Amino acid sequence: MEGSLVKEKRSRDEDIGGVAVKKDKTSAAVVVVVPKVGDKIPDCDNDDMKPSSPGIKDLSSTSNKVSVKSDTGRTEAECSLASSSRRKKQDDQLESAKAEMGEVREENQRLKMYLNRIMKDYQKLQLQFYHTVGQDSNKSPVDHQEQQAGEEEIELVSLTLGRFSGDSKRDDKGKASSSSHGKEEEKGNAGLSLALDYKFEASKSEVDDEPLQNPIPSSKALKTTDSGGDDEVLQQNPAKKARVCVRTRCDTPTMIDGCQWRKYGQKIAKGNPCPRAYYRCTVAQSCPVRKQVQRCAQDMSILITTYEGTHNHPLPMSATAMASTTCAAASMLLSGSTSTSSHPALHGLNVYLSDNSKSKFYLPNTSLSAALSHPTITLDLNSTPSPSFPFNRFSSAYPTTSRYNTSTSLSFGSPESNTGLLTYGGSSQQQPYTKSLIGSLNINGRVPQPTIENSIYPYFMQKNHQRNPVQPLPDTIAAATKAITADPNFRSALAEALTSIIGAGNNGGGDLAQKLKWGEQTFAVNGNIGCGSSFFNKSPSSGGSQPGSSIFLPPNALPFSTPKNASTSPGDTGNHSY
DNA sequence: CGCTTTTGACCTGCGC
DNA sequence: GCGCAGGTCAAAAGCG
Repeated sequence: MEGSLVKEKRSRDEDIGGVAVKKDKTSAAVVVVVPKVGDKIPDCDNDDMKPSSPGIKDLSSTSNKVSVKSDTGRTEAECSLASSSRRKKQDDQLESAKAEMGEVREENQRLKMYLNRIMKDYQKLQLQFYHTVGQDSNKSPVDHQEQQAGEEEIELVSLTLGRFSGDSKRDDKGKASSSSHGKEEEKGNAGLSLALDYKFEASKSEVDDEPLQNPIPSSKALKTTDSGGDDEVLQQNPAKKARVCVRTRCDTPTMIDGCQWRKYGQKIAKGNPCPRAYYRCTVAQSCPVRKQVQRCAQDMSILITTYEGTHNHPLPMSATAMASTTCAAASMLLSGSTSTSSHPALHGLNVYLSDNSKSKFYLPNTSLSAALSHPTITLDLNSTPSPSFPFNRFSSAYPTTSRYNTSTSLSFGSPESNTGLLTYGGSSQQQPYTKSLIGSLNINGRVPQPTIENSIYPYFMQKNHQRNPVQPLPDTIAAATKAITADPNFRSALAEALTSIIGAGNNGGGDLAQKLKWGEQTFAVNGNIGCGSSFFNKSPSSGGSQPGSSIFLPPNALPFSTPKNASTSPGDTGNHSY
């Protein structure tokens, strides 16, 4: 969390010296500042009046340009007068730029203070949550153990997405019979989600924890909450209604998002020969998150995954990147914000908003338009948008009509093809994640160009779907080494991963990971709140409580692990999360 | 044996 | 009210 704001700060600092236009996208405050430059220079030429705020370096070039223009066809006296006036203008511009820098610094300070406040509040909430869960879980030794682990987490890392408080091994009968226990669990889950959502939208924490008071949102449950007005329902139940649609080019049956899913239904949707599969998150029994997976009718290589709901349990590290991004996207959608800066997990991503008609146009013949009954935000992870997806233009017109029919698109792909393409062991599965998805340094709001470093992290995140467990290729190793050495963020993630595997239940491993993380201040370059949290979402002692293998980092999430097929079996935790 | 997947049936919302 | 489509349920089958 800290990293995102710090990253924002850094990008703004760099904006001062160069691309000032980007500040308009990242900071509304800067946009307000810009007109002041013009106010201080009322006599300046039109070029000077442009609302862009030139940096100090740019002043010389600007002034030179002005000087050349003004000297043509004038007397020497006029030229001298003009030149003196130009100098004054330069001075004014210099001063205004300095003033602007000062304001940006002030804003950065404000952001820092805000961040600190959020951190304090978050820790306070977390402590309260653990306190509550600690009281509830005294009955269960397992829960008590986990609570202790949670307390250790507080001391060690101070940040977590929450803690899995439920007994995953509890069968349905036990769940049904022990309703009181289930209530307690929900209570804990509410706290969990409150903490998670708080990071994204502090002002909406009260709102976002509301849906988690309820168990799995069956259609009946949804109906009971739909009685109110649209906005009311949205505010009271955003996690249930908001949907995040992820388009990605993927050869596997489902997108790799690091979470556990169980298929509970399949349907042939109208207008699309490809069946739509319905999945439910199985990391926690009470997790309300569901997803729909369907191939695009127009391009079978495009996988359309629609997430709905909010996880009420800690996520595998490999899942938090997608989860935080989609959660932030949903949060942005529900909050009606058009600025990615308000959602650090999306900071630096190109945000494309569309009105309702476009959203319908975007999803023709995919039958996913039914999702329009929910506010839907589309994350386009494809590098090459399909012709039917005309959202690679920025539109500031956030749909202000019925939020239920809103559709927002985030394009994570760069204009170049094969962004994040990952080839490994003869498999050409395209990895849709750009590095920005996991919170890379993304200066000036630009999505970084696809590089080895950009694509190597998803490489570790993805579930291997090769049929044969192959050894890493030499160049792959070299790429991985390069990525490890070049990117402290990834280094931290790797340390975390190794810790989860090797040091399960070993505090020493956690310390190692923590040293790697905190020592390098990886948050400083991490723009993704959720992802940043994911790095700290370790619970070595509680990992064993998760169903399946190593929930916090599945062995097959690493290239040197034994791969499984691409099904959504619980053993491979490499599936969707939200 | 336990878990997941499959698949037909059922429920519900929505448009006409 | 009816039909359609989306979404979910649950029993049966499959798998390790």
